[in-house]
Amino acid sequence: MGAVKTKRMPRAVREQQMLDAAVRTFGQRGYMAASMDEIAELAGVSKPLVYLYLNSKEDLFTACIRREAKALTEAVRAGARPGLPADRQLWSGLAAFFTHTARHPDGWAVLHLQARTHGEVFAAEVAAMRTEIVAFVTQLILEAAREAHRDPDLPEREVSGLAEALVGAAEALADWANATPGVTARQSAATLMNFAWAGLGNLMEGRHWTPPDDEAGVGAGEAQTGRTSPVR
Amino acid sequence: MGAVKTKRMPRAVREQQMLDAAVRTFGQRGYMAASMDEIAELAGVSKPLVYLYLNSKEDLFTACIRREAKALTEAVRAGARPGLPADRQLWSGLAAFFTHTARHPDGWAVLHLQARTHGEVFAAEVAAMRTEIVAFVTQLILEAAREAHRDPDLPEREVSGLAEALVGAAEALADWANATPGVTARQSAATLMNFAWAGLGNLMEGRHWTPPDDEAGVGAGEAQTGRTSPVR
Amino acid sequence: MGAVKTKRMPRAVREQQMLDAAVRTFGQRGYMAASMDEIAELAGVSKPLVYLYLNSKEDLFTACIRREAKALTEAVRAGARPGLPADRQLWSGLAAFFTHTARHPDGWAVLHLQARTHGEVFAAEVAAMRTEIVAFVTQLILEAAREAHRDPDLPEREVSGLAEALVGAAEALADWANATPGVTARQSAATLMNFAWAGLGNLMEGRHWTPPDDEAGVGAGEAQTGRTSPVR
Amino acid sequence: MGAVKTKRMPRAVREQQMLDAAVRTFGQRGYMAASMDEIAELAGVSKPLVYLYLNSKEDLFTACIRREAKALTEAVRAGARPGLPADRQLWSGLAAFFTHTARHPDGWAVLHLQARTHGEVFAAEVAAMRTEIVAFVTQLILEAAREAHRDPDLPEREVSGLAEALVGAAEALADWANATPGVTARQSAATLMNFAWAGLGNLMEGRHWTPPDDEAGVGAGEAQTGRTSPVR
DNA sequence: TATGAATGAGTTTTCATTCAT
DNA sequence: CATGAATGAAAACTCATTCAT
Repeated sequence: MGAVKTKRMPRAVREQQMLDAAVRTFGQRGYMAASMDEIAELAGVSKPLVYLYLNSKEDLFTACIRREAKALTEAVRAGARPGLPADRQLWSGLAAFFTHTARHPDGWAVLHLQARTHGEVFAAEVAAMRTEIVAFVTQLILEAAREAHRDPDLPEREVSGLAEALVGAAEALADWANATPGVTARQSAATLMNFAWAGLGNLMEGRHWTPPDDEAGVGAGEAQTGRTSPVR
Repeated sequence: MGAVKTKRMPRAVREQQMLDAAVRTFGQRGYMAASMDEIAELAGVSKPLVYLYLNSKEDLFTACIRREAKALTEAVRAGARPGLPADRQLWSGLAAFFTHTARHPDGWAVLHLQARTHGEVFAAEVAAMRTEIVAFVTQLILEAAREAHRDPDLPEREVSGLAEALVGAAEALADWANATPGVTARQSAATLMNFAWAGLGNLMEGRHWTPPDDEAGVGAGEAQTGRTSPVR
Repeated sequence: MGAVKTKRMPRAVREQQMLDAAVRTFGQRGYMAASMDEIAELAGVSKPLVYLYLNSKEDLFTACIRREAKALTEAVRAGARPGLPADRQLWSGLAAFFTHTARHPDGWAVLHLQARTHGEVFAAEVAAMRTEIVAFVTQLILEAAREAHRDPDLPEREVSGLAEALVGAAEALADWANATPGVTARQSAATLMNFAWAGLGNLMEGRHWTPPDDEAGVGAGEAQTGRTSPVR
Repeated sequence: MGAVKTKRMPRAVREQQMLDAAVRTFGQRGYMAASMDEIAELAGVSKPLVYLYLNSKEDLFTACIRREAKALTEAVRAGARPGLPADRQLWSGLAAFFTHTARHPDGWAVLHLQARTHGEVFAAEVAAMRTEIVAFVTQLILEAAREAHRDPDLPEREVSGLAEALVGAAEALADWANATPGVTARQSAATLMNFAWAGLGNLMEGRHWTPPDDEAGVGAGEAQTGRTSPVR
């Protein structure tokens, strides 16, 4: 099943077939539940060949993560054409992001769900990609501020937090959209722009939402639902 | 190792110790990589006892999810005291959320990372909790609109999307805060309020961000980074 | 479940309850599949008490075998009243046998199925009972020959073989009757008498069925259905 | 231990070796007491290979039953050449049966002892074989009646009972012969023919052994050896 | 290049059995 | 007399990984 069993293909092609099979299997079954047997069969190859080309399950998974991460970042970068005003860039970058995650659900699952849940090594791999995207978005925010002729006296960390939140919201929306039939990429992008843009605008103009000083007991009072040991 | 090896405790106590050990192990190693052996040892008990009380790895995991989900929702609800204006409720709910996730990183990992990646059954369990929280936030948004004497003609789905995005952003920020030393719960909450509140305000007043009509090629152009099979 | 949970019974009674539960469980589940937990619960006692009274699973099983074997032999002996002519004794002994096995299917299963399949020790225990019954039947055959004023020049071993065959047939019929609704003990007994009596009569009168001398290849030619090693 | 450890054999061969080891182990230890570890070691293979080829303990056991059942039926059918008069057929079939069970004691134990005591599924498997053999014997009985020009007005169920008894006797004799050194297959066969043939002859001629009408108390009087609960 | 044959090491799970009260 | 609490030991099964061809 899967790819038609043709003999003697060039290595590069075979490798892609294996990665296809692996992404699909990892995405659907999860990293640990996916067996090399299943992947090999889906790729239409024998198991030793998989090992010959990809070395080990870990390496195979890493290869999947890298390929999918690259595809996703490239899709986003390709979407957000420089030259446009910052808000337009953000919009089209988001649209490209949602389009891509919708078209490659298994790849998205690998990146967003699997890679982050199975060991530091893999998590670091996606973290790199995420960092890149967050940086990109941060860039856009600052650029937008510049375009609006506002001196961005937003503190460094705050801007990072904002970008982080924006990206996090995008990720959540991507999951939500993938699980909710009938939601288009454009709708998701619009929702997010609506949600975020005005807030950003306000911030750039120095209008912050101010937390009340006195928050007697915020975070205190912990409803102790039976936990025994202190916390960790 | 782990809990001090005290003999002959009443069942209820032992069960909590086991859950503590399990949450910690599942949170750190992941569901599949966590072995019952390790959990038992960390709990200071023999494996058969774990099975006697918690039945199976699946049941144990479910029990963890339930306990942590309950603790988290209760923390949030306890934080967001009704009676306050909606924005204050949102703020304090968020603060409680970030406080809780920071204090219980393993519990948070179980809920946010592990439960969602290891089978529909577990995913459903957290989905329920998430739905509850999203509903709560949706409530708050509508209430805020009412308080602002704005006719909330926001379409149903849009509000859902907003709440979804807000919660998603909160989740991402929680991860980020846990990974970035020195970020306090209040800071995270403030960032998110800043990010979201003005946007929400605009929306409530009917000022939408309008996507450009013509987006020739949005989502097209897929950077083909070597994928072989069509897409799936 | 099972016996009503009454406290503080004399030891003898409790022991019988345990044996009842054990026979039932062993008979239905099989020796190995029966768990001490299940037996204890069915007996309405705690597991340690079972161990206190019966020592171990092996001892418990042995106790079951002994009790059931005793009950069966006594039933048969009680059925075959001495004083009657030999054929009538055989008949009524058989009837008693079929009646008992029909009334105590679990006990019969313990003796005939379980005890013989789970280790030499248990097998020896039933073998003793079986030997006793076979001896009894042998007795009856010889007596019958005497009654018929036939000099029993039947060779020792042949008589043993006959008794063995008769008992074996009875056992098979007991199983068959237990599995076939509507077959009464008297029917089974009659079938067996019909089957055996005339043959015995012939033998006693010296009329043997003579095997053909030349049996070229009897038992040879073994259809070799794939067996690898010689035979054992 | 066991088969010589030769590496890299074709699958079919290894499978037979495994079945050999399994039959031996199951026959001697019993189904439940036999461990896959022991079987694998005896077969000179690692456990995973056993699972790879035979799937599970249940499947392995079923495969054993099937192989041994096939071998036994084929041996019997090959022994009882059609064309001979019915008594000769019966004789040579029996001889073949006793020869086979004597040569393959473990196979016989698997079929006669183990398969019938460890779950309906396995029992059904041998039941099928037994049914086949009983039918074969029934055939022979009717044929014999025809040959003797006797109108076989033997009632259906009675003939079944007879065949059942005959087969049961044969089974018991096989066990007995296996346990008693020095008993040959021909002796067993002769014993059984002597036991049965004249009786069958009588029956076919309508001479039944008639049970006494009045059997006051047959089956009653149950020697109550301590049973507590009613009976079941 | 490609694979059928094979395994070491580990997993979850179960059970007879025993303390301490 | 009776039991809730606890475990050592082993069983079935799986999987990533590697030879030998």
